[in-house]
Amino acid sequence: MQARASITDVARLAGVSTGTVSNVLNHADRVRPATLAKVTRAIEALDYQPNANARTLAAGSSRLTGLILPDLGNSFFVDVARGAEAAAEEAGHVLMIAHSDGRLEREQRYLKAFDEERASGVLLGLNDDDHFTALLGSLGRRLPTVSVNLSVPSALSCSVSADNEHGAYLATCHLAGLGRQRLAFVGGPLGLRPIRHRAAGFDRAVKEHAIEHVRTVDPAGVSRADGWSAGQELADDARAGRIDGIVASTDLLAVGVVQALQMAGVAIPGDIAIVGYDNNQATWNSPVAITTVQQPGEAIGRVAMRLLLKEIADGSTHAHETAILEPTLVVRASTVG
Amino acid sequence: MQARASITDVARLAGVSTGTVSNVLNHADRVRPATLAKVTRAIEALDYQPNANARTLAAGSSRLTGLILPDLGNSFFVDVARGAEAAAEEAGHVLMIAHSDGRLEREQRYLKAFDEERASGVLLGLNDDDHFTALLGSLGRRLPTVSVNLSVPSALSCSVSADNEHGAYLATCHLAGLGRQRLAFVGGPLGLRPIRHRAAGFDRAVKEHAIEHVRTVDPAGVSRADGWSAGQELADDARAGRIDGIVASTDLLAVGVVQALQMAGVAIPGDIAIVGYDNNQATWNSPVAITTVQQPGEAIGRVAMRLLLKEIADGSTHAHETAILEPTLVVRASTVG
DNA sequence: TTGTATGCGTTATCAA
DNA sequence: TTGATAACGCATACAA
Repeated sequence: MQARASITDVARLAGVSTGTVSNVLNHADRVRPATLAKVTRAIEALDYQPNANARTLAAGSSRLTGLILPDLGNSFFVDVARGAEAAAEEAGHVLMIAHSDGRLEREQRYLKAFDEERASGVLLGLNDDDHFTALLGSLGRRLPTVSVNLSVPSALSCSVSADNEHGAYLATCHLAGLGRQRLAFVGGPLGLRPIRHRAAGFDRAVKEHAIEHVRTVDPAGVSRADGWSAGQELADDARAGRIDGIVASTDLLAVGVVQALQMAGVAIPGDIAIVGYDNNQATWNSPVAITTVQQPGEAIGRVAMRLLLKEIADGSTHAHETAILEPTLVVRASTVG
Repeated sequence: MQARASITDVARLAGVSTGTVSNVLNHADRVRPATLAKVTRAIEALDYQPNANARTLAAGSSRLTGLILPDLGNSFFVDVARGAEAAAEEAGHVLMIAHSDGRLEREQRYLKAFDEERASGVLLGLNDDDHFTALLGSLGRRLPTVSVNLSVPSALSCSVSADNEHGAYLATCHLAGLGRQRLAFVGGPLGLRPIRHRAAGFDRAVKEHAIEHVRTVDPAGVSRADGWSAGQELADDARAGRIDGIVASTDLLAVGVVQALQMAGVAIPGDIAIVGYDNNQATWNSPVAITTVQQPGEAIGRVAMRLLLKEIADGSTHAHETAILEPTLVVRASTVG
């Protein structure tokens, strides 16, 4: 806990001015090799660590970048973090993550923290449209921000998200391609926009392939328990052969459905083929491996960080962009035995 | 992207000095209600956000606290983050998380970043003793640090970790209590200290209960695939009744073992009762729910943050502390059918 | 190529 | 209770 050396200490020990030390730190080319060596030696002798606060204050810009995430337990967001971190590192920026737990109050708290630290920008991971609206006011158009996961009007902000409509479309086409003709859709809360988009993709594929949308089950949540009850609702139709395929709007729902149906004597994928959504690690040990839609989490993080860095570089001339990335289908045993 | 208002702007608009504005920000009691109202109004009119960099520079202390984690995909570390965050929030500190991916180079990078930001302290989550040694030099005793997950000599640093020996002891006693007499231990790389401790706890319980330690299987890693091959190795003994219980050093190993044994016609828990370790979410969908040892992740995070804040407050009078928290047993179907 | 001086936005000390 | 002013550590014109 010795006192920290400052740039002045380094300058004194090296026998140069503070300006020169600053130059070896930021513009090594502007300084003669001999003095550079002298200064470098002093820096090491004193174990000097530049003060980022002073630097940010004087330079008016920072290398700190933030990422606010709603759910670290969701491997999708962890992927986003990986991608964002990689892109930040390439650009010489430092990424720090804050965990909001999906609570508006914490999102505000951390947004404010990054703002007060004068971070160069922040990636905002939200699950709920309303939160974006609420935060819009409190970030008052000064801190460059990119919305990840939620697509927002480009008049308001950059955003990067996955094409949920297309993902569900892919999943449904997959079933159609396997000859399934009578499908059910197991939704989640249609209040969540991503879920609505998935339902829309399902509908489009059903129409395009001229197959039958037998019924929709709309559980209260997206957990395995919700899937379990949805599966019980569907058991009769399944046994009677009135449906032969299911698209579930999340993997957890799919797992629950599978368990309920197997309990009811339905063979998977023999009688019923089923597709989930998210490629959630939490389902990797399901008795029947679930075919699913993989969100491009890492790509989302990467692209979002690039957009953010661009916005930072552009300054006031910046025009917001919206990127929507395509998910991919991961085929497993729940559709092809 | 309008220019940000500074404390000077606020002072001018309110018709007071910057010192007074600073007082309403930090010592509201020292200022007359009337002027407080005036200043508050000015702050809101200008949408003023204090500059944390300037504050840290002038005050010589910060409210920023860091947490470096090796694996966001591991629910244990996510729990640690939750606990640390809660304790930080209670103390009015802000927690920012950096993801090192277990790579020393990144651990160094982020440690340096927190140091340069003059964070008040950092929680260092490591998996490998060698990394701690390597980092010890580069953090040079200035930035208050608490090691989470890895217990280190209290001469070097505070640390908070789980009692791995006791956890495995609990697991083994559980089997003994169920009447199991002939146990096998499925280890992992004994190069990792936590694994060695788990093996030691197993041994102690075996001796205490005077039951038999039939054999140890020592796979190369801790993945499910490693468990699978371990299970195959054990299949003959299991079928022949030469063993009736297994303690695995991780849940993933346990899942693999279960799958291999079931494949070989062994009934679980009828023929073999098996306990895992970690309460890993990734195994929640195992065909047989795995009895496991739950690490007190959230408590570790909480305690670690409290120790850190104490160290910060203590200053140079600080003496490092070592906390070792007790895990708990979570009983599931793999031991009690 | 290097040194000097000024300012970045705050806090804290000391007078008033 | 408030105001003036000197740090805090650094970057950056500008001068030499």
